[in-house]
Amino acid sequence: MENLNDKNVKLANLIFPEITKTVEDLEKIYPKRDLKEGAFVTRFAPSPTGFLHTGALFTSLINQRIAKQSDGIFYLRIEDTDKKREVDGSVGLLTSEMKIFGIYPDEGVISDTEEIGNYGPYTQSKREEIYKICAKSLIERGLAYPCFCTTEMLDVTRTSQEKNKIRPGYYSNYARCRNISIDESIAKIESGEKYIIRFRSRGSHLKKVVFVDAIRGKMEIAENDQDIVIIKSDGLPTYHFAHIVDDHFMKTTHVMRGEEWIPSTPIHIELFNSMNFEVPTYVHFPSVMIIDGESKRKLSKRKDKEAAVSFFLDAGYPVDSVLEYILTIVNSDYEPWRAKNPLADKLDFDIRLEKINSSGALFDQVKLNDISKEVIAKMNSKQVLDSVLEWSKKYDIELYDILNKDLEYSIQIFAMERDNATKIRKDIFKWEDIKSTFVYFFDSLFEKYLNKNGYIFEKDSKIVNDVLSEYISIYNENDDKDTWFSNMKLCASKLGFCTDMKEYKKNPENYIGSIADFSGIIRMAITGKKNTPDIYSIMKLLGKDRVINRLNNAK
RNA sequence: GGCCCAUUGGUCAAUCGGUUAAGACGUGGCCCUCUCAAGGCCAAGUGACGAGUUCGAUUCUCGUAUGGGUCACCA
Repeated sequence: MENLNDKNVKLANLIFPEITKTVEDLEKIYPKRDLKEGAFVTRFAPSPTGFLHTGALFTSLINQRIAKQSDGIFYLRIEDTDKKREVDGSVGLLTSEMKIFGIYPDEGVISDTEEIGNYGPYTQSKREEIYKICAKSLIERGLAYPCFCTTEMLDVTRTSQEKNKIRPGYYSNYARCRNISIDESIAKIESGEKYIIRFRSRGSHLKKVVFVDAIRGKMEIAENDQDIVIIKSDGLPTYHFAHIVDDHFMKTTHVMRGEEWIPSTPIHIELFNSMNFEVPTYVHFPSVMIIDGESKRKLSKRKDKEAAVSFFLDAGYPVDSVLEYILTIVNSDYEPWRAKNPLADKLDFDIRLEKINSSGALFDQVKLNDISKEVIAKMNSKQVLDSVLEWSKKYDIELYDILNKDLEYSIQIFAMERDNATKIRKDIFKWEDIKSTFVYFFDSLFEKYLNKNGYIFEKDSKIVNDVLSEYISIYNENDDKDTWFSNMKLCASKLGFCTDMKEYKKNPENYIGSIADFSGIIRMAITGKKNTPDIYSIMKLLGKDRVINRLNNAK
């Protein structure tokens, strides 16, 4: 079948008269990369249809890390061959969101207007000539042909195949245009008939292709026998064709992509072989799943808010939290490593492909929260303040203004039970919770909060009033913590509260309440909340006037 | 439906034929304690099912079931 006869050449020239370069020319333009032995060349190749998907973050992170770990190259290619689906501005969005997560390509598209590197262009719509050179070579060798079938004709074929329970598609006898003589094709083209270019498959569905997936090991899948479209009517290639020519000429060593590509890998392998290109190593990642009622399914761009990485950014998860979470899913020995090296840079951890689990992991936001608590617990007050400031500037300007008004004060809020603390508080895992957690530190917010929620205790009850009045009379803002607490006990005991928790638990009926109840009233009066950090520290920060004020207001 | 991939507790998972089947999150309990968070200790909870290979199977093979993916001039 592979015969470079005059007729094929004539057909090829008729279809691509403007193409004069050859595959050999391309090989010279894109020479072998000068990299050390064993270096990986990887890529992330999204189509510009919107934001950065959480699964894509997963994919791009691994691609980047694997390349970096081997002193290789990681590049970003934009697969924009479907002009109908393209969304304006997505290249800019994609690259900027990747940047936020620290994923910088060494090569390729780096913003909506810039590309770097010697193996470009890295945007498929700019590579039309390259694909045509390759398609032309295929036609010359009888391995591709023009197809004149209309969409309607294809639809009819497919429906009848489905109806008769025959494997659908354009292959063997159903590949109507595959056996049209070259003379006839030429005549049709010359008469102006519309056509696209199809690959002439030589595979058999009865035979299997074998390839080794770096995660899954040996894979055996039926060979491709479909005469798939390689050049569409708009002159651009389909994914399959673009993939093999780009990854060949960009010298990709490892094609790492989602597992949804497994079924089409035989097509790719046949295509590589037909072009006499070396087949790269394939690595298929499991999909990130989400629970949907009873069952799990692939995280969906349309249905799931978690599918967009911006969801986590909006909520104020630190970038590191998301990254660390992904790393724990990618290699399950990341967590033990992290436990052993709490301060190490996460980039010091080497990802290993063969340790990636081949079944899809559920996206577990509770786990993310836990990891995020740890990440935030490692920050000092300055880092927290800076992060919150940065986040709120974009997402909560009211919070931003309040924090900014008195930075000295703001930093002390975050220093509480954090800087120099033996036990670091771990109740925050995303910045959007800051405001409601620390509402009582800001008079304007606190007032609004009280108006909405009121006090938790009964405002006019005798016991509350007694506690408050009694406490005001002994409160001294200069007390150290021990004095403060012993005074509190004194006061509580005078009113009939038990100051010993163990004793109280034994004989609760002997008291009107415990020291915990007593301090609880103070706490609620000052903060409007039942649960807060250490009330002594809060009072210290708030200062005498505000403390007295709040105690009085609560009466 | 055909084909492909997968299957260890609620979730993420370790084990490269022999273990009381790790660990983390979550859950429950206890301790600590001015509340909460944290921390410490403890507990409950797993090899989908059925065959085969083997002295021995979570591990290897084959079926079944279940879940997911894929079948375009979309990627």
